Amino acid sequence: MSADLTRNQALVMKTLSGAEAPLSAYTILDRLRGDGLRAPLQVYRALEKLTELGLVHRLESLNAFVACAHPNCHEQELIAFAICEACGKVEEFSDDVVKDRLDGWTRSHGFRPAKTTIEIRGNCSGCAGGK
Amino acid sequence: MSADLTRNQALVMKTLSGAEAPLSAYTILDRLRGDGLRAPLQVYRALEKLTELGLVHRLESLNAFVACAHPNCHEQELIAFAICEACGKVEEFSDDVVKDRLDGWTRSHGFRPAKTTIEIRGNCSGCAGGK
DNA sequence: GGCGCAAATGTTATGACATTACATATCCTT
DNA sequence: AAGGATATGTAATGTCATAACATTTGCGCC
Repeated sequence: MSADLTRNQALVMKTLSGAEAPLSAYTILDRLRGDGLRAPLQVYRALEKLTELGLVHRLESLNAFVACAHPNCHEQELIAFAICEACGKVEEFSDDVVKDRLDGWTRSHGFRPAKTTIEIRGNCSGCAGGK
Repeated sequence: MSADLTRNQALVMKTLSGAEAPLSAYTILDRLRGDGLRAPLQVYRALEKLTELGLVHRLESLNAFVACAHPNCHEQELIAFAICEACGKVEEFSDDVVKDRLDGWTRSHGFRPAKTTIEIRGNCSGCAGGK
């Protein structure tokens, strides 16, 4: 595995890995002030690299970041996220049929996709549970 | 149709309808200063209402807004967006198979979905064209 | 008409998220 | 040791969004 992360990247990665829910860049920064980080950019730069490596995902609808749930097979092409608005937990999954359908649309429209976002906001089984 | 928009809502709607690409709330505000708008909140409140009415969509990955492309059938359940990063144009489509697959996942995981976002960033046929 | 509620508006201030610009340091290769 | 690529540090600024509070407008109802 890519253990050759730089100091800042490793700090950010560790923070995200230990979190129960997605964190904003500024929250990460606050948690790392004790380790010497002071400016947003230090966090954003680490996040950018980690995202490139597939170790971290950005949740667009939240403006926040999560550690990838499948750090091994981290080259999944299309990932969907189910985000609980109550407890904050995020589940990550992929679906080949969905991928095929979206690919079909883009191909037939001459659209060249670069990045696809699928995010389902709602309540997880634990939080929706009751009713 | 709901022509009973308030003044601010109508102004924002008109601005978005006439735009070629998604606009940020602040861009809308700038275009409406001549009409008396001064504060972000005036725009955000109108956008909130228009979004509720299904006349406007928010693009999460852009932090921007577009007029719905299908203002008549504006109760589509799941809409996907293809966003060109070169020219900014957005195409809107829906796919029942994708919807069924995502519904299947949420049902089988006891997840109660509230809002689903599907956004494909890339280049449209016109802009990717060449190669 | 005028009372009262709900919705919309106006305004200021502030909070939250992200990047530009520039200086410095570190590592790896030759 | 030289030189380039990458990573860092720091300050300032830009961009997106909401809180809090006061005021106005539309409208049903006695």
